[in-house]
Amino acid sequence: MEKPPKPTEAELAILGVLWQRGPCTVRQVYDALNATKKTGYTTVLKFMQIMTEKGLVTRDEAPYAHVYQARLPQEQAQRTLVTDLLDRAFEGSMSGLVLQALSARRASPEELSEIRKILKNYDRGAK
Amino acid sequence: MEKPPKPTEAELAILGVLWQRGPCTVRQVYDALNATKKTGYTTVLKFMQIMTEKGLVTRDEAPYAHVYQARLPQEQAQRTLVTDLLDRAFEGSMSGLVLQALSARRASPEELSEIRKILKNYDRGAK
DNA sequence: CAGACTATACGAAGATATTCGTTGACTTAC
DNA sequence: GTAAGTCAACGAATATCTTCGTATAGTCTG
Repeated sequence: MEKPPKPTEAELAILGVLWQRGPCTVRQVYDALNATKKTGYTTVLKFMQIMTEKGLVTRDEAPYAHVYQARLPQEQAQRTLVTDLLDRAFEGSMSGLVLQALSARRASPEELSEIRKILKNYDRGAK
Repeated sequence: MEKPPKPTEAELAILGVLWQRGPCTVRQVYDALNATKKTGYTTVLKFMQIMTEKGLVTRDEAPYAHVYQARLPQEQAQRTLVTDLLDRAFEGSMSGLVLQALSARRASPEELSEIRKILKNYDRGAK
């Protein structure tokens, strides 16, 4: 059970639907994606087949409509992606990442207090 | 002067060198990259030519060794990349991004206090 | 059961990203 | 000035990502 590769852009969009809605058929994912971006049904199907091969999703081969599920929880995939970006663009600087994120997009007071809470709890359980 | 596109992985590695060291010739970038990852000289050259076309770098066509420079400051490119990830993988949740970044990689006390300082100053000049 | 519908599989085309060999021009050291 | 080295330009091969048409088989409605 090795770690699946970093999802591509299109694959991540599909994973997003699976995380949001739980296990889905191709059609359900197709419908969800088409709410925002027009794509063909077989395009979505093809990706989900590829993602099965790559180990990004698992497939329940239910009769007449396979049901797919993200193999990793969203948080774990997010951690992979964010550390990847951290290394590729921020030379590993966590504060640089936070600074530019907050500079690029205004955070709501709720977000900010959420982040403060994360910081407050950060050392519990560590060390 | 339109905004250059999102750099690819290989392009970002080259930009990293240019941000770190300032204007460079192809050979200087080539040497810097080969410290960590083996690539051919012409591969690097080709990328830098492509990046010139895309507007990611500018080129001073000095005689017998063009000098390249990143067109955008590092911070601006970082902002583009981080908001891109925010939208593609975190549904725009800033706190989610920070949480997973901090969960994935232990931050030093210095980084943490730096982040606290960013938060403290965050609303100055805004509103 | 026949026609309409929905599903998977397959393959291929197009787009983009990555890598590098070769060529010809220029520079420098003898 | 000639040999050895360095450079940019170009084109091509390869890999990866994205998109979709077509074929085929199963399901459902009347």
